[in-house]
Amino acid sequence: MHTNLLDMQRLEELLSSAVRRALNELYETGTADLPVQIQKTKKEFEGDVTVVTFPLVRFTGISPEETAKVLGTYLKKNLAEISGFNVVKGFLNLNISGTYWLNVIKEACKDHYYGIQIPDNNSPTVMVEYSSPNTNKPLHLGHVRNNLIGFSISRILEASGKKVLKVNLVNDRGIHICKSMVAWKKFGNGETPDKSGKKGDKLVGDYYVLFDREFKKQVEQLVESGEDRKVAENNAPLMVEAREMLRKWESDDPEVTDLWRTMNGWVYEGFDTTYNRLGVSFDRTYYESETYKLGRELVLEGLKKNLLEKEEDGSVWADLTDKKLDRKILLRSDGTSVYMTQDIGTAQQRFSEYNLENHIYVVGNEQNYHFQVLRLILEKLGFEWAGRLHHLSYGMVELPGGKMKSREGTVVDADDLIDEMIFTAKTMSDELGKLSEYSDSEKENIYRQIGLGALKYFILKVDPKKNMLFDPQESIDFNGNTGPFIQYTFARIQSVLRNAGNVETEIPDVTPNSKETTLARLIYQFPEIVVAAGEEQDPSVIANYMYELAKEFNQFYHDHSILSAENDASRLFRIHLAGKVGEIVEKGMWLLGIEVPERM
RNA sequence: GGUUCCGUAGCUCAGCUGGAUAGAGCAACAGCCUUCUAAGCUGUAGGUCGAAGGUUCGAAUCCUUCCGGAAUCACCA
Repeated sequence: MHTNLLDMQRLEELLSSAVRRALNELYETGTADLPVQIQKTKKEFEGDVTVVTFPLVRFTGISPEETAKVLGTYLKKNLAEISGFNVVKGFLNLNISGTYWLNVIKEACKDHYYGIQIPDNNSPTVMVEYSSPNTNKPLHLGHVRNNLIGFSISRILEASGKKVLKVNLVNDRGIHICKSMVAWKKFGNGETPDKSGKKGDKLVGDYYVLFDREFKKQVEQLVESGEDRKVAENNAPLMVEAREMLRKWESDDPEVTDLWRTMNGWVYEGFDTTYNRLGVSFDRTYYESETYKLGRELVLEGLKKNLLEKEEDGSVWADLTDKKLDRKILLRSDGTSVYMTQDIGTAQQRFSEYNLENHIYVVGNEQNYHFQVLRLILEKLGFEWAGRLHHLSYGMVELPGGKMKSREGTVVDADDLIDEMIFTAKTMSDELGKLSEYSDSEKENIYRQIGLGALKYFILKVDPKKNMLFDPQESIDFNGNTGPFIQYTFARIQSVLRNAGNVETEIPDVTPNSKETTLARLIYQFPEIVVAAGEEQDPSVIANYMYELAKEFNQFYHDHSILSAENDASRLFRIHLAGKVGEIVEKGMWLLGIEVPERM
């Protein structure tokens, strides 16, 4: 059986209802609207849980300190779980009995799925769209953040008891793809990934860059010969060719479609490699070439119902001025769709195909406006599920010099980044020399786990909605609040467990000491942390918790010997406690998409 | 200019649904390995929480204004 949430919230609820009862008994306050505030006791004070009495004084009519004392006395007398209390100003700090914490550990140890709710057939379904690359460039650091957040939040939602569909919407069509195609045709001499040994996405990306360079040359030439810059950019021969290519693609020209398919194929192979290395995956991949016509019909229907407006030139608009926003075009004057139109269509397609409780788009914050408008238009069109769309907006990854700029060559390539992280892990591991008895392939695997652990944790520990800074020079730490630190904690625990061998499964009755109690408190919190991370759609909640847990464990490990504990009962208890912490570390890291090594 | 988001230690970040003396890590300095993995542990130093008002018994947290930064406001995606 899974430990259910009602059990886990028992402590808070138990206390708050006891406080209500106490006040009602002593001061006849009634129990309905009492503002009972219960929180974790701050580290620097003694106690486990704190009742804040300031809001209660208007019911008791006595000072906060007196109120705290009265309540403390009552609670200690009437609740077995309370073993003592102290009062600082208006704060009533309660000590929870050792028995209670012992039971928390016992219960947690019994439950293999502790903190994790397994979805079943009746669980609601959530769709998470993430990654969503263009096929004209390789993945870079920005995509890495997107992929890690998308993948992690999917796992967190699964652990919150949702069925999760991870989907990718690949932008495989449009003028940018045609640019790569034009450049390859003109300058490529039939280069392929096989012939040049280049990764497919890199190869195509290089031609995209080449297009841009040659295009600029042409523009400069035209400007020098007296052409207006705007006109030159429009009329440069390469641009004309790219547009022509797009026209041909849209009319299913066989030669163009063929080249398009080939080059996209190269890119997908490259993407798959990167996705595999990052450890992310999808349940379903959508392609814009197959969805870009969706939405048009819905817009026309909306027009028929007078929900949308048609201009004299034939373009169709949604008027959102009543929502304090602008008007948004949905069909161009030539009748073709824009990006928004397609998103209307794909959303409708998905909601008609699946019964979705929620649809999460993991997309950068530069598209905040787009998703705000998307939802409003869907509401306007009368789709009852419009409110179930959610934009998980994340901030930019900036470099010390500001934004990544391809023109200045400051784009941090995803593959290079992964390579560097693994290399650093290898250098560090070899220096420490703890893996000498391992085979080369085992070592490689551990370097990979650590390097990726460092990268993923570094990115996921930051609140998604905030912009973050990545300094390639200073690279990423392996000490302190880092992925390897947490992985190391796990490896240490596994080492202890190996040395312990087989032990009795029954946990003996001991009174936890202060460090053990702190760990019990953290273990107690884990299930609510998972739920909170899911509700807030924020993996950093998990990351911060993991760090706290690992840090606490390391202190415990430093202060107390597990295998040479004072007596057999304590030894056995600590082995189980350490084992459970290890399991939670493993599970928490799994939620972040980070592997944990047995040794490091 | 409109809208949205962000300003916390030298640097990177927590804390933000109001509560105690604002916390970590890195960098600096000083300690701890004959003992379960020192990728660890302990200590020192470092702050007008961008500024000013307001609400409150209580504000880094909520409201207003201002300053500074970012994103966005295409018949692009």
